[in-house]
Amino acid sequence: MPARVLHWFRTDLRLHDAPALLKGLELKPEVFFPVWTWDPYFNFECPVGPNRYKFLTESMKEIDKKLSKMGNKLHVFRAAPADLFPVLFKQWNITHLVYEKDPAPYAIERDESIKKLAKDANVEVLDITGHTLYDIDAIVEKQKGKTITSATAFKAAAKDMKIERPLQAPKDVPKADDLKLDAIKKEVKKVKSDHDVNEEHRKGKMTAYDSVTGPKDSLEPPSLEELGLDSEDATTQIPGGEDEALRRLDKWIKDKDATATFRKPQTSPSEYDPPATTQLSPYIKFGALGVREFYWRVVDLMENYDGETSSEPENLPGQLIFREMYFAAQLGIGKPFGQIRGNKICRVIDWKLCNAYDEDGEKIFPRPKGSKEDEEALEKWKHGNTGFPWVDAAMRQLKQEGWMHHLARHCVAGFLTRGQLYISWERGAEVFDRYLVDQDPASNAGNWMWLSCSAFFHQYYRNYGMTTFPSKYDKTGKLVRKYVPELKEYPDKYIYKPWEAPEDVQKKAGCKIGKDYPEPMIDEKEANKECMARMKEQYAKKLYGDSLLKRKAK
DNA sequence: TGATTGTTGAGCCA
DNA sequence: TGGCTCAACAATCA
Repeated sequence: MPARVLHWFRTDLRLHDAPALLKGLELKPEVFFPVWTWDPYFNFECPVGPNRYKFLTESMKEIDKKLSKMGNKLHVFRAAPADLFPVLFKQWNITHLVYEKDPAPYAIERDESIKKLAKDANVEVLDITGHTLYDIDAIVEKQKGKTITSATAFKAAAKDMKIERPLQAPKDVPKADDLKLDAIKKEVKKVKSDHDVNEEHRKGKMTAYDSVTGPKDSLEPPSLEELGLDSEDATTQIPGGEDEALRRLDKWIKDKDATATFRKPQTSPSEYDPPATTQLSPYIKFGALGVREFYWRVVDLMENYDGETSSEPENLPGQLIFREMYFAAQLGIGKPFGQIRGNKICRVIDWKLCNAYDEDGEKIFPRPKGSKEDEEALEKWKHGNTGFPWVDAAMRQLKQEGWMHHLARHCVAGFLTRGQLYISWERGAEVFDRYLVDQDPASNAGNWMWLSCSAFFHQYYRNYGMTTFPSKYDKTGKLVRKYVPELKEYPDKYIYKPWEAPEDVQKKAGCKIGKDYPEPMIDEKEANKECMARMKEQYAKKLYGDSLLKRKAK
């Protein structure tokens, strides 16, 4: 029987280096259906703001355009995968479902349920590695229950595995068949949700789920307005799409010295136009850039480089290894990786504003409020009104651009958690989830555990200074002048500590501290001293997230 | 058991 | 700019 293939696009919005896509085409299908489904889980249960929606829909539209040129299209439905696929299998007489493996806990659970539904419908499933350099399943399998928590351990586990070369983009894809939309509309359950964690972004009515096929059966990606968002709020300057991803990679690779001698800790978090790092993370996250394409372009260049190259983990390939390491850790821990409760590698620390759970271990919605003081502190941090210009610049950059340099992420995460405010990393990770265009559950939660000394990293006595650290890279306060324009006219001497500027300097700069820009919300040094003492106490208890489950079972 | 290592601290000194 | 010390964690290895 000739194959009738359904290709499920998820985090693989590209045609180059697309092993799953090519696997489907290898079956020489008589019909080929590229499908995306707009999963309510990501819309109502995951924090996500307008910038990431913009980036995602731009990337989707580009794939649609490319498929259209080949006489096909990206068929965008608006339904939960488990509701949609059985109907598509039946209506389209599908023989094979093909997709790229996604190593996130939700994705694994979702894909397992789809595999069962496919089996019932006599559909063969092909899930192919392509989002990661290594097959993370195989790495974790090898560990026999021991969770990977360092790059060294990851490298050791991956020692005998090889990283495949990227594949060429297909020149052609077969056509789809009659879509039978009327039957599909009749049979697929309409999306309903009783809660929405993204209410704060919605300015209008969400109409995206009014029909499973989109307005006028168009099967187009939803506009921001259909999601109830205001496109004016999507202020990121990072455009989505595979072409842009490859253009940016080309441009970066052209600078052989920068590529071959890249050392992450030495790149300045103050640079923004262009940034000191590649800023390819959003493209890798949505698969607009194939991670193996990136890896091999860099490694080939480094191997032919005339001069001394930088080494792992600081160099570019090393950065990708950290991403893989977090995927492996996440896969080892499963669902609790994004939280403290039940997370056996994560320290229990008496943070303020920790997640709250009900008797069944489900997150309580709406979230119970903490003390007024703590809630206000979190809000100040979230919106860049802490009174520390470096923190505020970075947080405002995050909100505006959906991106922040890795070392700035270190500073603001340290400030929120073990450094100054002593607020749970879970809350910080949630804000990053909301605003980052490159948000990934493994890297984000992993890095927050790292920075808060909850896992991966433990030297809690090493702290970032909100004045000292940025000065090391840039004494002129470039990033502050860009994102905290109130302080634009301040002399370099006071740019990271404007509260120390004498009154006449403040007046001349046109910004009075306490009136036009906030006073620092805490005494940095004093708060840090208290935090360190508390960390020491908490560390001595040697409690991890799984202990919270045991205690409850008693 | 003790030494070494761990991508990315600050403060001080020369 | 480079090296030492501050106070001192966890994992690994000999």
